[in-house]
Amino acid sequence: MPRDGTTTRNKILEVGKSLALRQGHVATSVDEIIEEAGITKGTFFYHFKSKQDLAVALIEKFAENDVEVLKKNLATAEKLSKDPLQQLLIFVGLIQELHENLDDSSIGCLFASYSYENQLIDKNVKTIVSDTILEWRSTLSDKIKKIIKKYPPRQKVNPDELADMFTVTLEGAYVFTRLMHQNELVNQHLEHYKNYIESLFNQ
Amino acid sequence: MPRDGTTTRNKILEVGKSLALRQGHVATSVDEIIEEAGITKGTFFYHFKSKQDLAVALIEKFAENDVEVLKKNLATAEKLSKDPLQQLLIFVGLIQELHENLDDSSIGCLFASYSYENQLIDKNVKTIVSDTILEWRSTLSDKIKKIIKKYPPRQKVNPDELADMFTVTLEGAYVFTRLMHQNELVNQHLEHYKNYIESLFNQ
DNA sequence: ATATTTATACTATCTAGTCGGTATAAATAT
DNA sequence: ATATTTATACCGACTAGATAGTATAAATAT
Repeated sequence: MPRDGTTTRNKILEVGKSLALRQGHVATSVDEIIEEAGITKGTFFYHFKSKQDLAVALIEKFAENDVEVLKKNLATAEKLSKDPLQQLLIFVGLIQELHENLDDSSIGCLFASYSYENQLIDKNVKTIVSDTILEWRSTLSDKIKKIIKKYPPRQKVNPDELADMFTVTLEGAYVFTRLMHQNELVNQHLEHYKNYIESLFNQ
Repeated sequence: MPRDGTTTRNKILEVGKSLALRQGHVATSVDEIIEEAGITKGTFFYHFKSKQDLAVALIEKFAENDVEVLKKNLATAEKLSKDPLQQLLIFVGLIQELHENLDDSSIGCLFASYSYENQLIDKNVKTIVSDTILEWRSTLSDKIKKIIKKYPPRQKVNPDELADMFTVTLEGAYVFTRLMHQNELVNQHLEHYKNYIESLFNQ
């Protein structure tokens, strides 16, 4: 048996993600990646047959983790309260906690990065991205439908739109943070999201 | 009398912006730009001493136009109503109109693009970007302060945050649209912004 | 007359990707 | 036990093409 290559592969993924978020995947050369990862060119191309191959792997990993975060924190919120409205508010609160101690160099979304630098590479990647976002939409939308049933709002409320609004707020706050380097802003605007939700459903 | 080169210069700026929004500035080669602009290499470097020089010019132009849009539409809104709350709602409505018939290839923010692909190039560009965003913040914040005076809200309202929230919503909706190719989404979420503002100030 | 543009050729550097070869360590044969 | 094979992991020099930018001389429009 040879020695284990997964640590090297993971190191490449880690460095690749970090650099992609900092300066974009296109603007990052393989030479930069291998230098920061402390490996050589041969090793890089042993693990990934092309730079694009790495890009796809990064998106796949990012998407997986993204859905995990959704599921895990929603499950936690559901344990902490039986009320669907409280569950949603707690869920957003948990996401806020995740952003508490991040330095602004690591704040950002790989999806957004790819969308602005390369128009999402290829069809395969497009599908992964939209599937992930639709997962967020449908999961949060289901919760919002339960809230609507329990707390009938005065005005009509579209659960899909309200679910998307969470993602929109996050993406917008990420961009804003990257532009202004004020990372407390993410939680600030998630707070407004919670506030809006509450205002829609309290009678 | 020499002949006028401004039309060529503008053509380069136009093509450069379009390509930067579609695929990012880093991923766009000078050869692509000159081909789409229908000029030669010599002409490009006659007008811009480097590719980065073009990038800075694009940001400058984008920033100028951005502030113009703010000022012009707020002035229009102020003519259409004397009430500060109505003025803000009308203003957002006017911005929505601007997004009515855009195909999603042209939707996006050059600031966001630069921030994700290159960490904002240099200090000069950083200043232009943050000045522009602070201009939006302070302008909208002033309006919101007047609203607060006229319609004292039950809960405390931070005018700067609420002003930023407009930008956050726009940036987030841009990213979402680029990821999902649903450009009606921009106006959808600006609608929720208006809705939130109204809910904060109606008694 | 002169700023602008074309056309073409050229350079230096960067970049993704290749390739021959080495290292490691377990498995297997003797 | 020890030599040999096998599969995986890794190295680093090399290549071919792309890229930003330069050079230059002639053409063109005002």
